[in-house]
Parts: sequence; structure tokens; C-alpha cells
Amino acid sequence: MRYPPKALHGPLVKAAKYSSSPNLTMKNWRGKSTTYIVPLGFHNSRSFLVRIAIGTLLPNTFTIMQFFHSPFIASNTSSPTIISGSPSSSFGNSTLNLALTNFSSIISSGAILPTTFIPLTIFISSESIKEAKQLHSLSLKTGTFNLSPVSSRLVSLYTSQPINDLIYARSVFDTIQSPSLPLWNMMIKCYVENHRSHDAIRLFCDMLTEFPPDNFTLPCVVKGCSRLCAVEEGKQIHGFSTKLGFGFDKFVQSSLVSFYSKCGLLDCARKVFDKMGEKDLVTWNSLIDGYARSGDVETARKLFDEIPRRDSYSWTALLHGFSKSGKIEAARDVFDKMPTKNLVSWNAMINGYMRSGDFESACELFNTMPERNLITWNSIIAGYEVYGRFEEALSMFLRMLQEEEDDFIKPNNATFTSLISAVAASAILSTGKWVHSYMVKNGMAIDGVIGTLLIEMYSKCGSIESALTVFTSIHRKKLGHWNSVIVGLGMHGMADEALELFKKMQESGIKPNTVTFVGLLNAFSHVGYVKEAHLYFDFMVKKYGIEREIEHYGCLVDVLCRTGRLQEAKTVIEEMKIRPNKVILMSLLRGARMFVDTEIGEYAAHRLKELAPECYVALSNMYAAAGKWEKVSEVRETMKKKGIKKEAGWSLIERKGVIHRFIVGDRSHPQSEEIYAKLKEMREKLKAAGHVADTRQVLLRIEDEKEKEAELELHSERLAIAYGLINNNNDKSPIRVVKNLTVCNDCHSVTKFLSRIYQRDIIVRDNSRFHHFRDGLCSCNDFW
DNA sequence: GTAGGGTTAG
Repeated sequence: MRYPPKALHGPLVKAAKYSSSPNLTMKNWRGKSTTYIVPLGFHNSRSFLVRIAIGTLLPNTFTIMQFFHSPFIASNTSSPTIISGSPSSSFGNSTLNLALTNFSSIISSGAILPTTFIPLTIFISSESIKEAKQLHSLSLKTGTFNLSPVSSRLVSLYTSQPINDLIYARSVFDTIQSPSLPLWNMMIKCYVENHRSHDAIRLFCDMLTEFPPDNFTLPCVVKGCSRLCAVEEGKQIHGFSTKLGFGFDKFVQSSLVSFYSKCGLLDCARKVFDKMGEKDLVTWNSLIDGYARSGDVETARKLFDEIPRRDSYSWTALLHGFSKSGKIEAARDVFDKMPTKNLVSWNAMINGYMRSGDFESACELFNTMPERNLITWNSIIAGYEVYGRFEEALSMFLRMLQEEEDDFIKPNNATFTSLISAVAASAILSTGKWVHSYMVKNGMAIDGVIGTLLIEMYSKCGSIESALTVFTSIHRKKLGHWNSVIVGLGMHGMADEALELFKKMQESGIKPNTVTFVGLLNAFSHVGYVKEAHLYFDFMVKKYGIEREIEHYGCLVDVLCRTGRLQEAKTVIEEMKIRPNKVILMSLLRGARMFVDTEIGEYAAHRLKELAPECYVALSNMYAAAGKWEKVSEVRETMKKKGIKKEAGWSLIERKGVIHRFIVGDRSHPQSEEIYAKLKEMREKLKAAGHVADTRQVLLRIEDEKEKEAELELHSERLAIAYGLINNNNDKSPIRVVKNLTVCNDCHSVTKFLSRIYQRDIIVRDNSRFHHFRDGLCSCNDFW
């Protein structure tokens, strides 16, 4: 039977917005919307429902009922009756629930047999997954689920925009024995729109055994290919579509232009474009965007001038092209000249400024723009994060929560990606915990990239326990999660645990990659496991077939240097196929400084000089340790000449959301007096415990040992620890200190003593790793 | 019965 049944002329309208118009004809019935309304109070609508109910009218879908204020159907009648009410566009859940209850009770009362009820076309404006699930379970309860019209309608309901739940959609789809072509198309589209293009293409391949693709299928899969940059697959589909006779289909060809543009194959894009008979604006825009993206702004501009008619898309594409290729003034010029600016163009301009590091101009636009959306906020937050301005990233996030509370702008994965990275870099555990709990409270899924980032964040904030908790809670652990936790354990000097997890990871069937080995080798180097480092350095190539990269060499050299095997490290550097980088040579120099080997130190410094100014500091430290004071002054002279300054050391400690930052000999803190009193107490207790100051690393030439000791005593981390001991004395939680430089020998040994004397765990993050001090020992085994 | 291609964040 065809839609609409003849008897139903007139009274049927297609959507709420038309419901007030009295003269709608059957054309509307076949309109685009899947939601139809039977206007209440119309005499024919009753007969419509009765006919459906008694089965003389057989709609073939499980369409859904759209309700008005008053309940649609009375439960105590043998056939549905209509209660008139005024149409309204707002439908509360309670109305829906009442109606669903009514349906269920009609069925269970036996008033209508399920068989006659089944084909009943119910119209509902389903806006939420909850409603969809109610219908789903209703169909299961009544046994109508297995009827293909019903299950088909459910798939399209689950894939429809407000719901868009592809897991439910797919599970229903899989129960349908032979899905129709439109249903395949819907499912494929749903995957592409949810950034699951791999699955879309897989499904497309399955489909090919049943149907040849049509003009609906092809643009979808082509879009999937461009999302994935799957050039070969896209080309195959191009050939295929030509064979099938879609060579002149406007939409198919246009999607191909977009595909080639996005993948940077401008020549191919141009070929398709030139062959197209009628080019519409969308196709022009795709091509302009393609040229702009590839950096060929000249051609983009030329094309832009050729377009017969412009709207704001073309302008924004051009603007984006300029800003992406660093021509920010040209972008601004386009922005200023645009006849009409929309939110997207504002966002593109703001993003351009943020990328170029012009925060002022970005903020100026941000503050004056007429409206903002999630992308606006995300651009700003991400921009701050990328430029290392973590506090600003965080405060923008807080501002977003505050200002957009009522506007339904909620942070999403993109927001948290930037935010978590910012928190990880600033290493404030309490902020990290707050962000995490915010996410949990707001129902964000902790998996995928977000899970990886959270593990990394907790590791970097010094709480490996929380990192492990997050890791354990992730159900489907992927390679990234394993890598992240292995790297984290390494950072905390927990090489044995890292190794154990590495084994578990393989047991669970996940193959390690190059990052996994960086994590492992790094873990070994942090605790001085030379044997293991050699072993896995070998394994990764021989057993796992993974090529060594500069980072792997870096870790091996590092562990050799930390354990005093300087000659061996030098040999590795000389024999490696890759050119040694700054990190590797710095390792060698630091090793030379620690084991006072000036010959190797000079070798490293010689190769380093062109690369890194900070090597001078390490070099002068080495000479100081060797007592070669002439050399120290020589290096310091050079530093002065070249204008190189030693990075000022600082340490910070957080308490109740406030960050306290100390520098050497700092007396600016309000609690300074107490801190210095504590330092005095510490000095006495240290002496009593048998600590002897290690003055080798005092950079300045101070002859008097007493003075040297005094200099060490005022190192910023000691001030921070003293502050921690004073203020966090009641609870026994660890004292967490973040430091921008590497901990010096003497502070390391002092902190070990302090952890025993005061029976407090002290966790220090320096510029490369964590030290967990407990009861007189450090997790790094004194290799750092 | 789908409603298809283009611009901004990650």
C-alpha cells in the first residue's frame, strides 16, 4: 500500500511548524520529515487512527506518535480515541511516558490484540535516547521487534540527529536479515558522522555483496575516505562510481572534489571539478578550501575571484587558508571585507590569532563577538595550552563554565584534551583531581584519548596511584593506555612494575610499539637497570621487529651515563646511525659532571655548543666539581659574552588551591620567619642524623666550606619542603614539590634524610622525573 | 521510507 491512503487527504500535515496551516495536501505526507502530526480535533483524524488500529490501513513503519498537551489515547477504550487539545511544540517527557503507559495497558488489557496493534503508526517526536529505548523495549515486549518495518524504523530512530546512538543502531541493524539499501545508507552515514569512518567503510564493503551503491551511498563513503585520508580507497571508489554511471551525478562528483582537496591532491580535485557540468557554490568552496589548506593561497584567491556568487562559506575558507599559512594580516583583511560575518568566520579569525600567538588580538575579538559557541572556547583554551600558558587555559575553562552555564555550551572531549594537557604540564594535583571529578560528574566517558591523557596527567602530577586507578577502570584498554601507564611508572622510578605491565599487556594480546619501548627503556634508565636496558634495546629489534629511533638511543645512553659507564656511552653515540641530538649529548655531559670526567665532558660540550646554550651551565658545574676554577671562570666569561643566563631555579608547593613558589634564599613569603626557623631545626636534626653536606655542585667559587653549606641550605626545594612541614603537619599526606631544574646531589640526600626524620613521604618532580622519598630512601635508587 | 557535497576546535 502506498502512502498516503486516499481516505486521508487533507488532514495530515507533516510537522509541527505546519500544523497551524489548514490547507495542507497529501504532498506534505511525503515530505522530508519523518515526524507527522494528526491535527487534533479534525474529524478525519479519528477515522485515521481507527483505520490504523483495525488494520485496514497498514503503515509499514513503526513510526512514532507526536503528542500534544493532552494524552492522545484513553486507556479505557477498546479503540484509540482522540482527545482534542491545542497543538504545541513542546512535549514533556511526562506526556510521552503517560502515552507509552497507555499503549502498554491497551495491549495488556487485551482491548487491542498485539497483531492489530503492531502496524499502528505511532507518531512521537523522540528527542532522547531514553524515549527511543522505551520504544525499543516496547517492541521487544510485544514481539513486534522482529518485524522488519519495526526494527528498520528503530534503526532510523537511533541514527536520527537528536539521538545519534550508533551502538544501539548497529545492534538493531545486525538483527535485520536483509536490510534495504536506504537502511544500509543510513547506518554508513551514521558511522561517518560519528567519526567512525573505518567502520563505515567496512560496512560499505559488506553492503557490496548485497547491493551496488547508489547516489546516496557514494558521497557518504567518499566523505569517510577523506576523513581518514584514505587516498587509495577513495580513488577506487572514484573509479567504481564512474563505472556505475555516476560520472555526472552532482553530489557524487562534488564529494570527490572535496575528497581530493582534503587529501591534498589538488590536481585530481581540479580534474573532477573541470569535468563537472554545472558547478554549484559548494563545489567551488571545496576547491578553494583545498588550495587554501595546501598553502596555495594565490590559487585559492584566484578561484575566489572567479566564483559567480559568494556567500560566507567561501570567505571563511579563504580566511582560514590565509591564517593557516601564517598570513594573518591577509586573513584579517578578508575578515574585515566580508559582507556578512557569521560565528564560523569569527572563530576562524580568533583561531588564526591564537595559532600565531597573538593573544591580544584574539582576546579583543573574543570579547567583542556577538555570540560564542563551544568551538570559540575550545580555540582559545587550546591556543593557550599550545603556547605553554597553562594558567590562562585553566582560567578560560573556568570562565566558560561560569558564563555559558545557561547557554547549553558544555565542554567536550576537545576541551578536555587541551585542559588535561595543561594541568599535566603545570603539575598541580588538586586541579587535576578537580578536572577529573568534573568529567565524571558530567558523564564524560573516560576512555580513548581522554583516558590516555588522564593517566599521563596523574603521572605528571605525581600521583601514580591515581594514574593506575584510571588505568584499571578502563574496560577496553588500548595500546595508548598501556603505553601511558608504562611511561608513567618509568617516570616514577617503578621499573619493575613497568616491566610487569609490559608482560600483562602482551598476555592481553596487545602488541607493543615504538613508544612502549621508549617507556620501558626510560624506566630502566631512571633506576639504573643497565642489563635490562641492553636486553630490551636488543629485543625490540630482534624479537618485535621495531626500528630503533633517537629516543631509544637516548635512553640507553642515559642509563650508561647515570651509572658511570661514560666510555661505553660515548661508543654508542659514535656508532649509532642517527645523528645524536641535544638530549643525548646533554646526558653524556651530565654524566661527565656527575662522575667528574672532564675529558668526556669536553667532548660532549664540544659537540653540543652549536646546539644548546644550557650546556654551558652543566659544563661549568662539572669544572666546579673537578675544582678547575680557571675553567669555571672561562666558561662563565663565554656565557656572559653570549648573553646566556643560568635558568633561575624555583620550586613550588600547592596548598588549598594556592600555589607557593620559592626561589633560592627566598624571603618574600609571608610565613618566611617560620620557614627559616624550620630550616634551622632541619639543619640540627640533619646533623644529628649524620648528614654531611655534599658541596661539589656549588657553582660559585666559595672557598669557605661553611658558606657553601649555607648556599645549599637555601635551595628552593628546601624552602618548599619546610613550608610543607609547617603547614601540612596534621595529615600525613605526601609533601609534593615541583621543581623546574634537576635536583642537586645534596638536596637529594637531604630529602632522603628528611623523609625519615619527619616520617613523611616527599614527592619531588624535577624537570625529567619523580623522586619518591620514603623512610630515608628514594625511588630513583640514586640514579638521576 | 534515507536526503546526500562546503567553512571554525581536537
